Amino acid sequence: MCIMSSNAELARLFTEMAAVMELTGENPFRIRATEKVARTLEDLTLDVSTLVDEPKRLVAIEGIGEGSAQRIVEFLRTGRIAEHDELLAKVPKGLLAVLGVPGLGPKTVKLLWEKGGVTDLASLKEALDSGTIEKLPRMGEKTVQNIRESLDFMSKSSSRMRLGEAMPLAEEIVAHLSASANVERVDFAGSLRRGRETIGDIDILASAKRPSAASKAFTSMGDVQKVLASGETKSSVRLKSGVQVDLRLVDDEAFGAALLYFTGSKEHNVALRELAVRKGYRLNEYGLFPDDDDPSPPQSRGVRPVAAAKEEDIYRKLGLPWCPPEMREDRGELALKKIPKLIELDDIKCELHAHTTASDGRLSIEELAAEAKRRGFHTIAVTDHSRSSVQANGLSPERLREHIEEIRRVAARTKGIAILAGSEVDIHADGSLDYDDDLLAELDIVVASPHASLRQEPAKATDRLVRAVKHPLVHILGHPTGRLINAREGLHPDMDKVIAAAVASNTALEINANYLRLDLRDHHVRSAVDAGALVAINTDAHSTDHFDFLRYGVMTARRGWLTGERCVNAWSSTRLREWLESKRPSARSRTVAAAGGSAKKGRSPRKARADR
DNA sequence: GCCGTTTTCGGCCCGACTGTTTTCAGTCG
Repeated sequence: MCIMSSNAELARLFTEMAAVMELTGENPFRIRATEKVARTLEDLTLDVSTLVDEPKRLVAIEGIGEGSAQRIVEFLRTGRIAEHDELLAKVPKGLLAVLGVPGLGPKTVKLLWEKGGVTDLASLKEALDSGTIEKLPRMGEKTVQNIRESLDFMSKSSSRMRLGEAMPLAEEIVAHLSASANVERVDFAGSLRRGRETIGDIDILASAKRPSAASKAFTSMGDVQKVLASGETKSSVRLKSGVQVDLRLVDDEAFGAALLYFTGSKEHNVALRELAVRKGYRLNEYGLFPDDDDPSPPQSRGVRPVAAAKEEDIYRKLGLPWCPPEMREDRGELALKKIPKLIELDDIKCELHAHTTASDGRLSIEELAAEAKRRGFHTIAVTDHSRSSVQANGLSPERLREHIEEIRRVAARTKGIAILAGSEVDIHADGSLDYDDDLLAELDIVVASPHASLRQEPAKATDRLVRAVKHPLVHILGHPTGRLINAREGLHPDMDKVIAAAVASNTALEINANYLRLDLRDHHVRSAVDAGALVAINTDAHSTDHFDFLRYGVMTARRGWLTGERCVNAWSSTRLREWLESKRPSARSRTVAAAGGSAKKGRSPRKARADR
């Protein structure tokens, strides 16, 4: 059985159909609609194969109409889509890769194919080497050279950059430009500001008294390898590391409009502009303008914008609340009358997944607690690896018992922060845990995580995770899929089933904030939030600097619309304790006795005496 | 192909930059 889910496979087929349609010159709106279906399928956490007999529910999904629903059902029943086969028969298979070369769009690829005999990347290279390409129309010296460099770049560069790699780089560039005396405002935008798990290129926005000087400061930065474009308002460079950085220079009065435009997502912007048109406006990167039926750009005719300086102003004029960047993906955010109060970095009050030198961490218990205290946390959980994680020096039951004693001793003499004795317990391939229940019951907190058998079939992975989540002594499901961004696929469970089990058993699902993981991923968080599940945001710290990863976990959480109310790390120590103890039978009976009533799972009966 | 408190038909976002052009097509975001 294939590891890939029906959703992912279908998304691939629709993406390919859209690409071929571009090459055959299909109606662009039809192409856009097909691309949207692909994107919708990618984001969907619901497994479409469960809807094979319910086409009406398919059509109810925004972006999927009658036609696509039929094709999806066709695929689910027969394993193929006839239209996909027909379309792909129209062009050489390798031509789709040529479409992926930066600078080459459908028109040029079509020309290269029909007039230049190019059918794939290899024949494109041959055409470049033999010089036949220069005989084609609109193929001047520069264009040919650019294609050559793009191919060269493609062969050397890897995939998109990870969030945690791009962020420090962007902050460095922002600092560099801020230091330039004539720059008024500068900020990063794009997918970085939206907190996507990977970043294609870094977008920087600036206003300056002398734009040309600012542009010069940008293109002459130390590690610029090639200036890709350099205009009045827009410049692009490629750094030696291979990252592309775009700078957009704008008037300070229009900074908000530009920030909105440059932050995206493209889909959010398109939806916003469509809304603007319906309300009698025109929206571009210079502002929101009254629509006067003149097709030329309003700002070039001296038309005054009704809003431009701040993003908030533009949203307000359109009748919308300001939308946090992480939500701007055209996934329903524009239909909201009120934006939920998303979790913020400052809301996080504890770390519930961290390692010490007992397993593979670099800090002692004291050092770990000191760092957590320095960060203003009320609680730190010591959760070293369990015995099966041999490569991480996982603890045998005997060593864990000693470790618990040691943690208790350190906790007793440490003031100002609660130190919990915990474990990150391996979830075996069958869903059983790496320690016996009597040992697990001695721990204050149990994080159960998959570490091995990460290529098992989706159905088995689902059963495995559901079993772990339902285990009465487990508090948190750690990095649920085990994926590593750009490196390892990880498990493909039916996440809706795992989430449903988590809700039923009051177990939290972790967003592992390490930028290599970010697991749960954003749309899984969204499904968890929609289902009412508890979510934890942990850094999985192995050293002090790992605590800095928290921001990436929070951004991922915000992309999934998580609020502080559903995030266990944002709770007061009292409420956290009650939840932890609700999964400790002996302790719970004490709690019940003390409270003189029933301590209902997951609820905080004494929310009033919150933070202390 | 999708969608609808203006519409079930007729719309569907907007501008900058490049390169090859004599006024614009193609690509990108």
